Amino acid sequence: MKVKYELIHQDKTTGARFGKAIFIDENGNTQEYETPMFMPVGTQATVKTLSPEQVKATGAGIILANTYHLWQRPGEDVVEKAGGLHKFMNWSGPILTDSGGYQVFSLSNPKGITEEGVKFKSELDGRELFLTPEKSIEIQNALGADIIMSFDECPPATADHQYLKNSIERTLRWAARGKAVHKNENQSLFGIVQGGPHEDLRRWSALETVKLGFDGYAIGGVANDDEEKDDMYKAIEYSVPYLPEDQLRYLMGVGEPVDLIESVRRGIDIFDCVSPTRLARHGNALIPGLRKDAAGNLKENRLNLKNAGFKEDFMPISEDCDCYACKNYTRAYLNHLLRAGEAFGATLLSIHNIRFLIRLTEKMREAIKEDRFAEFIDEFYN
RNA sequence: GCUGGAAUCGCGUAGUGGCAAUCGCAGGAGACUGUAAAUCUCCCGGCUUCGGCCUUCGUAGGUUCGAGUCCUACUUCCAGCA
Repeated sequence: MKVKYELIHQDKTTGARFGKAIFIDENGNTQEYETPMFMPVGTQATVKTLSPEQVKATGAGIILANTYHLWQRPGEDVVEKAGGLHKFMNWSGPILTDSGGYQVFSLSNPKGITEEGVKFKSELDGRELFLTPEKSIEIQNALGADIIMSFDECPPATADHQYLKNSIERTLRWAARGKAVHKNENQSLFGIVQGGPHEDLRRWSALETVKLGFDGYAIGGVANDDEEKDDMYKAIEYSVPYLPEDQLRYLMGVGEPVDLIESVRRGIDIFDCVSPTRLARHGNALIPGLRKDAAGNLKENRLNLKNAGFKEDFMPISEDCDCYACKNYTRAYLNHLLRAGEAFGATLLSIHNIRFLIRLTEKMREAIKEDRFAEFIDEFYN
């Protein structure tokens, strides 16, 4: 399916966007999803520990999968023979594949990045792999997701201005090369803006990427390792003004509640993040409220349900949550499952955490529609 | 009863004459933002001013400059034989 964006309403004081992502298949059938929207991540063609029915029940629309991982295993040819990603993983909603750009950051080293492409050392068997922008798009064409991403370099937060400048130039050339080989008419291809926290670089990257012409735009290179929150917000502020109003704006990899709100405030429509599912597997449940981390940053509030204090706590995870886990199970039961290493604990917490973020986007949408997003933000911080 | 073996942190283990406390589990806590992550880090005998100090290898003796380690007796457990 190809995606189109429809801007329905902008919050009067903040400019936050309420809209629709409309997916249209080759027969003209459509699926519509309201934005702002949070997209759960299913790197290996599965949202870890959840069935598609369970993912659907959280209210999720689009989900992610990853080019790099599926290329290595089982191989894009296998997915293609299976009838494409949707059939392979039994997900009828939209799918977005990341290009492998993030793996340039997490799995390669700077020496492995050349004009031609990126050298990886496989995390599975140690063998050397080489991914190019063309190869990434070809793999994504074969996988058959609805939204596919340009192959970009995702530089670390520590990268300096000069490094970023060279990196962006290369990423722009990669974007053009990828676009040139993009064959699948039934997929939307998104470009990715980079530039760290620098105003000049973000503007330039955004303008040049838009000039190339994509079906939607992402802001990348944020929320990496020790990036300051302010730098993330700057990256958004410096990029968004140059992105087309009538196309989706995707902030890559962001999923802390504070960051969702701060980026919607700045004009972002969609997000993805591994955090709800990873936190779940590590025993943490997102709950309303905020806390300060060791560095003094405002972070999501959460319960570590493995902790001894929940052993005989027969309350739901969160009293005002409407998810399956909260409606049917107690903290004590979760504590037991997590201590016993039972997979169902991770499943229940994943359901809860994803639902938590999706409900946050639902509340944001309501607030934007009613022009009270600024008040909503005030309430969120109090 | 006899013969052999064993006894080290809550549990299981390493250590075989030279700074006891290795590793795993259990336990306590923390980290995690386009998933090398159901992973990783820290703590886990007692005190501590965080630099250290003290205790401790079933029990009691012995040999030795020095014993968890060798010897003797005892206790408990395991296996085999009666």
